[in-house]
Amino acid sequence: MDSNTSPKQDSELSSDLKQETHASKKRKMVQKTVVMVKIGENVNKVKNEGLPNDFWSWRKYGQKPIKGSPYPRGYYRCSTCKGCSAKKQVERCRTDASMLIITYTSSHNHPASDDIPCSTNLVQQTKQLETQTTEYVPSSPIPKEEDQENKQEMENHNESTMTSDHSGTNEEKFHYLQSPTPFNEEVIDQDDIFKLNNQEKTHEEMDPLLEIEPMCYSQIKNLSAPKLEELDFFDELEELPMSSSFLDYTKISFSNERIPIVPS
DNA sequence: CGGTTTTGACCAGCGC
DNA sequence: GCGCTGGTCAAAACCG
Repeated sequence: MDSNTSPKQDSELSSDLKQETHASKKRKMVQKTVVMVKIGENVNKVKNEGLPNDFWSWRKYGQKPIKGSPYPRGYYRCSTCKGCSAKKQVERCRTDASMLIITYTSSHNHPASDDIPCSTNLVQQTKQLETQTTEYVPSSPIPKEEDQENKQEMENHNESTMTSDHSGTNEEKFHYLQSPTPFNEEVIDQDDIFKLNNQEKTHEEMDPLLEIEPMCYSQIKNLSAPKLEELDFFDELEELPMSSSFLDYTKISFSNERIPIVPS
């Protein structure tokens, strides 16, 4: 939105947005991290990760029906820290309603903690990271995406099975979308997530990541007991069950740096 | 009362 | 150049 001309757009968000604006002229230069999340049946039942927010609190600022998809896409902005430009889009996979496609854009300019104030340094670091990782993302709807997703899903299913010692739980399965345009988006491999977790949890046992969550996050989760409404919430589309592994990833990636994907 | 969600409208990029 | 579509805004409603 370089639309500084727009009368409504120079309100509160202007300073924040303007920074991002010239870089993100809508569908242009945006740093995107696409994550596919499988909503398992157990997820709905256990609902262990059902919070709409991960480390950060997200505020929904829009929802749009997406052409070709029966499900709307929700637009969320990080509300943990004022001025944070982190956003995410949540939509259901058009071919598999049990899959959620979360697209993270921009980076948080603050640590993944609510009580840590925003740091200018972090902002700068983040900006640098954005500069490093910002890539051109053609927005053209690529029809093959569905196939790719399905393929990816199946592959990941297999991988999940094969690496079941890591992710054997059916609570949730994470599928990281192989972008149809591989150069333009962060593609996170499921295994990499586990690697990240392993790195993060050096002093933790290699628990089945999805069974035992990092303490900080599990605490957060425990604070909010599972609610049936949230099941409906998922049914309506919106939020996704965040896995600790993914959260670790996001925490790492947003707070420190993007971890390059190392093909295993 | 403050924060979040909902929802219609607006704006700009993109494809034809 | 035009229309379509996606992304964002902002007011009102809702919720804790």
